[in-house]
Amino acid sequence: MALEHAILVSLLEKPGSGYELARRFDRSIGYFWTATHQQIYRVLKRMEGDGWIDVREMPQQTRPDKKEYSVTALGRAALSQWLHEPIELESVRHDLAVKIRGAAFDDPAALIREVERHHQAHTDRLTHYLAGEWRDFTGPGAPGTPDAGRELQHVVLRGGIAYERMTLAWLDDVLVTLRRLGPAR
Amino acid sequence: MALEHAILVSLLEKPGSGYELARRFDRSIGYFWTATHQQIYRVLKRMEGDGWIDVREMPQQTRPDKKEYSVTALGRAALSQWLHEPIELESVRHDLAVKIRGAAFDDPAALIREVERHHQAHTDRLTHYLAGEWRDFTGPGAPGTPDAGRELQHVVLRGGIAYERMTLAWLDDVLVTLRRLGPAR
DNA sequence: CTTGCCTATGCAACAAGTTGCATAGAAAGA
DNA sequence: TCTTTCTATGCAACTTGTTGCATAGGCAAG
Repeated sequence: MALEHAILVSLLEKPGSGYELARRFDRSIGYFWTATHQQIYRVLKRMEGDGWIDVREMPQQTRPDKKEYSVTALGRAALSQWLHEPIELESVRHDLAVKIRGAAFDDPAALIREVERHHQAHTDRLTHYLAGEWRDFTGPGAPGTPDAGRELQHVVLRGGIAYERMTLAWLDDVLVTLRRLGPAR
Repeated sequence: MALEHAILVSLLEKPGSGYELARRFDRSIGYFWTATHQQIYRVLKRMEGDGWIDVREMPQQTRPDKKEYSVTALGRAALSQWLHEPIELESVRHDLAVKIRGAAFDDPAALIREVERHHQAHTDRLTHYLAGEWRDFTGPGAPGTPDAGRELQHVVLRGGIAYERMTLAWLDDVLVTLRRLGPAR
């Protein structure tokens, strides 16, 4: 439903190829929207067919040629329309929470390692977000002129940072709980 | 992938029909996993075929008959196996964040109402979670014997509460940012 | 007394997302 | 030199998830 719109936003921020989009979906956009390169290539085809984006073939010497996409006026209008429609609350799919409740029917202590693994991964993400914030927003090399786009990117990043911090605190709570329950069953 | 496992956990906590499961996915389980009744009925069929669950036809007088499902030893083993496998970090799909970044290419101020609407919805959810916590865990009518299942349900609920509080604080941040940017473009 | 809601299950068609594979040249490391 | 990694695009098959509809009796409100 909204992958198209995430791609429109990303291409408006900076035109690029499907491959480049896929990498952005592993980084900045990927903080709040995931997509594989397969999805992206397929959706780009459809968007091109709908006239939302234009392609330019970019021959490259040392690398395979790429197709650079940019948003058309029609695509911009489609994004604008979507922005004015109300959307559903984000829906969650939190495997770890299912596992935690499921641990009551198995060995709670066996989950400790898994939770620690997630804790580490979220710590890494937080570090990565904070480094990006310093580099792009709060550090000495970054600021200059404050424009709306930058401000909005920053507030979204602050959301990611808040999410990671909240998650880490919760995982600590989970670990304390699992350890208190012990290896019993 | 994990809908089966969420259903196993829910049926282990309490056997029930597809319809009842669908309602639980609007409440307790639904805090961290969403599913429609269509998905649930389809998956229940498959799980029954795989021998993970048993059915009992329950004739009812004033209501349509229902099928009550309960987990078999095989289903329990399948859950146990899944619990011991590592899982991916949860992936996010946060439409609102896409919209916020997209607002840079439209009118940021036009998003204020939408964000306020989400703020209200998350406030309602938080209130609902807190009421459930009081009723089932922290209030005077609840405690009695502390068992592992209850403890684990509680720590998951605390996660939901922390998530809602973090989200509300972030949405406040978003609103301040949008108002500062004003109706400009 | 009729309209709409609640319980209860389900099919069919469609849209979205995942997984595995394929191609292909350049660069970098073992 | 051989293997791996990176850039770059894509098909085909499969699994999930969504939407619309259908049935059907009981109950409550207007």
